[in-house]
Amino acid sequence: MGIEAIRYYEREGIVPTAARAENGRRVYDDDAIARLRFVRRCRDLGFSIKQVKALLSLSISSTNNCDDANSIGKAHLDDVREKIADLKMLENALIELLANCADGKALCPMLGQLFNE
Amino acid sequence: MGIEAIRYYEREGIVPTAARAENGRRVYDDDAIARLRFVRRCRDLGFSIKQVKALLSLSISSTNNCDDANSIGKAHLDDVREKIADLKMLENALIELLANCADGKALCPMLGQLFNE
DNA sequence: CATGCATCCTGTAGTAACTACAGGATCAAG
DNA sequence: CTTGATCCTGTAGTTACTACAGGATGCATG
Repeated sequence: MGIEAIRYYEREGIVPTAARAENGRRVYDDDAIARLRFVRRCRDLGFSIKQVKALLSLSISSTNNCDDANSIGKAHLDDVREKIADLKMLENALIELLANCADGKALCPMLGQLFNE
Repeated sequence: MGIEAIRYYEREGIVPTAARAENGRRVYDDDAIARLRFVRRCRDLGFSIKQVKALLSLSISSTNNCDDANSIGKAHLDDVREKIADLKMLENALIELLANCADGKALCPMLGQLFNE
């Protein structure tokens, strides 16, 4: 994750400001480490910082958080699926565009297609 | 596309600075319009600005550009496919994460999983 | 004990590709 | 002639960090 990312999370209020040792350096207790791990996991799953913030505060409030967490998760899943669909269309468009290109051709049909109507 | 995007392309040297009318406003001849359309198409296909710049200059140099254009296109196609693969893994991870959530549950299994090892 | 290197600190700027203003000028329509 | 739309320039904001600069501290080695 890197200390600079952690400082960023702290600055942005995603995690509370870390405790400090006497020499001024940050010290992380178990809770702090758990929070940071939570953030990293969420980010690895593609949740936005906003969503991570929401999920973190849900996980702190002890009552009835499953509904809300679930809907954030589902929304993200929908996003991911939409992105996959978009990229698949893009993939097909690129395959088509590349289809007529041949090594050594001077006039590139791909560039031609991109230029002309 | 929007005039502000066009001004951005001009600033960044993706397209040459547009000609001006006497009143100071930009005027676009057929070539300029063709270039802008080219840029938009490339961007719609997910090419980066750098790639678009390269493709544009290839399409201007009149000799033997197909090889280079093709390799840019193929590299981008590889990128797209990689992104699709990543997102599919992400999709599966999210499905799994959401599997045990049920409406009305107080302790959310998703949040639990994100928190604990 | 001195030295060197790693790591930490703060604060700022840069990344990609625009978008969104602020503040002012100009144009066409009514 | 007024009104509203569109243009102009220049700057700041967006996302989630990363990469410094410039300085202090800690640890290990000689």
